[in-house]
Amino acid sequence: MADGVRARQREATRRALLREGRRLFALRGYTAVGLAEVVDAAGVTKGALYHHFGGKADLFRAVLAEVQQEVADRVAAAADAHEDSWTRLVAGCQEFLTASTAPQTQRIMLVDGPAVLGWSEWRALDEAASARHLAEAIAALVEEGRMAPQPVAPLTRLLSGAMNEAALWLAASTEATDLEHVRTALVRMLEAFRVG
Amino acid sequence: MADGVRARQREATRRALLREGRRLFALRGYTAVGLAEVVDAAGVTKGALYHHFGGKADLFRAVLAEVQQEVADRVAAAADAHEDSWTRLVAGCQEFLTASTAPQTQRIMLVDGPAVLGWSEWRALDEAASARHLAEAIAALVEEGRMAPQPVAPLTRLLSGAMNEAALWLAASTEATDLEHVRTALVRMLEAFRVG
DNA sequence: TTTTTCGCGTACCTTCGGTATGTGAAACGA
DNA sequence: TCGTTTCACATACCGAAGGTACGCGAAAAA
Repeated sequence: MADGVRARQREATRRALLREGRRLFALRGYTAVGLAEVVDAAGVTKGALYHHFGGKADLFRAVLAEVQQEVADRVAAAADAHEDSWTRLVAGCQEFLTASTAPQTQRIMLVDGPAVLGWSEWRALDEAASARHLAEAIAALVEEGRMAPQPVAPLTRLLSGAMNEAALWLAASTEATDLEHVRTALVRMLEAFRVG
Repeated sequence: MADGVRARQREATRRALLREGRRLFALRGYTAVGLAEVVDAAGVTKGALYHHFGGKADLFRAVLAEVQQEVADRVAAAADAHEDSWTRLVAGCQEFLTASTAPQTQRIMLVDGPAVLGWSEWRALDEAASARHLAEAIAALVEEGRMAPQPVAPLTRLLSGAMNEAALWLAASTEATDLEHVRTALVRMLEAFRVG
């Protein structure tokens, strides 16, 4: 998929920018990181960056999409390890919790994402990546009659927000037991909507 | 509390900066608003701004504190209208939901806040203002034996995050029934922790 | 009335995102 | 093989925005 010296070099540059951008954005936040830093770390110049991306915000958008995809993949994998719809939901939620607690993904996904791109665009990306899985899992349970019939969107948002904030809190927490407490409370929340 | 021409003028300037800063930050977001705009709207110059505040971020901090205080006051008032601890919790949550759905407060409190000040400082301010009420309400219920004994902090974070995200979603939503659906789902979540 | 304080305006500096343009090597056609 | 075109990227430059140093004039203090 990368034949020719040119195409290969192009991809290498693009990936270097994405990698260093991601590393720096995660480490120090979007506004604190200058483009000069990113291109230096990637071993190129601003010309290369603007050749590959529309600007600083666009580079961030690409980084965010990458991070969200990784989290979504982990969540999907965790859910797919189970057959039962309810177990899939719980497993997916717990995996999301741990995946988005990692400091390399957290600031990009949960803090800078909405501020840089605006909440609505952030939400669209979030929906396309991980929140969609959550909505599908809930819809499946409602379909099966194992969850009370109700609009899926409001519940999805409540749970998504709860997990996002909990992940932020867990990352800043020092108590090792906090994760277990959050998991317990989260499962109890989910149980509230279980029927049958 | 403002005797002397000087002290009165000082307060007037400070309030003008806060007012215009808040208006513009809420309208177009922190990064999109320049200091020149704020000081022009307030009828002063940058010299005045830097005399009263440490910089752009510090002005934002003051604005955020003001917004959070207003929301906290509304929540506290809604809760205090009731005697029963459980009703107080539910009323406070619902008031928080509507108060933080208002576009004038939302972007500052929920989107730019964490990004500009960093999540931990944002969380400290949030805790001092409204999340504290939530934690106290939950603690009271646990004390009374009407809620399952459990660590208060994890549950507080889950609920706080759920409401924040729901408020963001509601503000962008067009369906009038969405608010009712969120309220229903939220109450059901709360009920999950009720005992007795 | 003299002196001091201080709230704030003015001018300037630096940094940073963004753009316009140049360049050299790879791809391509004859 | 050789001229031509393409294109990935570098260089140089620009405007705007946050921040700072300094001065002024009126109110407060002595």
